[in-house]
Amino acid sequence: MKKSSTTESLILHAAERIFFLRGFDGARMQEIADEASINKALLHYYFRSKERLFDAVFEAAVSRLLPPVLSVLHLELPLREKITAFVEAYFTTVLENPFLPGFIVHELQRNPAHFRAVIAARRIDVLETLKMQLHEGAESGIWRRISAEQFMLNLFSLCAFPFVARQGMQALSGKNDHEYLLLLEERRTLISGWVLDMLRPETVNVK
Amino acid sequence: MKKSSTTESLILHAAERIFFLRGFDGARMQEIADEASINKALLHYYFRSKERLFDAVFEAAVSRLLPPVLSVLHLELPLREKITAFVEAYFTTVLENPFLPGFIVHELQRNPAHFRAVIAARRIDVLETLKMQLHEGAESGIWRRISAEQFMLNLFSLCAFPFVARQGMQALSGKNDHEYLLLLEERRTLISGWVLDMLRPETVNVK
DNA sequence: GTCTATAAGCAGATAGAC
DNA sequence: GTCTATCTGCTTATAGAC
Repeated sequence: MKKSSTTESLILHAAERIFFLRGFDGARMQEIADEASINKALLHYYFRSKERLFDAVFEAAVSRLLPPVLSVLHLELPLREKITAFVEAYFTTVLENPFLPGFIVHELQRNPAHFRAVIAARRIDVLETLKMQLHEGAESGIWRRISAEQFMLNLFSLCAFPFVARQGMQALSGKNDHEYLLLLEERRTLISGWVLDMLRPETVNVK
Repeated sequence: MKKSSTTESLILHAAERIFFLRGFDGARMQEIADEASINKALLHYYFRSKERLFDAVFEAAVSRLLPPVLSVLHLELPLREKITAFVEAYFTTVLENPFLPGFIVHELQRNPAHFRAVIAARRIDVLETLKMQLHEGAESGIWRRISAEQFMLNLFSLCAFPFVARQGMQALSGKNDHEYLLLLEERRTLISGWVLDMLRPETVNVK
């Protein structure tokens, strides 16, 4: 019992590292077994098939990212603080699992239905609260009018893309791993300001 | 001669569709052959191996995206127009090849050296010109001080992420393909404004 | 150049001993 | 529960006819 539970999570963690790195198609059961220091047969004993093992990893991955990050969007918070909270939650989670965004993004492409199913099962509705809040802010003239969808895209893009396309951005900027991490830490403190800049009314337009 | 050239490009286009959709590991030579309405043997006759065929596709993909998009960053243009030109170039190119960004991003992860090699071969330096321009703008007080790296990340993120994570964003927003395309067209007109907002000096801070 | 047929190797999955 | 050994099918790649 105890033994089985630890082996199961041992496998899960090994599978996670491999799947995160290589995706479903690129991963080999043998490599996962090696990573867990066991043999292939045990993988099948615990998870029956590669697909089921992957599903378990994907489910765990989504569970690790979405709840902490999306839940803040529903909090009773002024927009300004909500944005900061979101960015903080995102960077905290993702800096601990740098391959998570790329992994999810790739699976999004490989099997769109998979993610949809997970979202549907969790009854996630990110936009509902945001829509109201943005609408109110626009009515009272505090914030510029913007659709919740575009706002969400902006927020997600600024946070996620630097992780998703990390290798490309490092290649273009010539930064090594350490320097790029510093860049990311800097972003963490800057993004919420930028997002608010985009929301500022255009009244005092330059020129 | 003529025959071989058309077959070669027939294969290349078929391979592109399949590789774009499934990535290197997920693609099957058989499926590419079917897509081109030929047989597997011909693929090897023309490209010798799956890997070489993929390289050809990747090279072509990078060639289609980077030059038109990055070249505008070197033009002798005021920052304001440069940003608009970049966004226009990006959306024009990518709306014609919607899977291009996801394909490149995935390959970035699968084989980082591959992209580095392509960049190095082309002697691409995006930041050089930008650095100067941003520095000047900051000195003269027109624009806020920001590193060229963060600026590039912002611009790229806002443009690329909506394509890269399209399936996820559609799932979260509940938009269908058509509605999402409209959203993208709207972004095309909005992004440069947002990027400029992020550059506005903070002097007239709200509250 | 293009095809059919086949080789060679590998990956996922199972059988069965311990 | 964990292992070794093995099966089965698929995938890339080649041989060779036309």
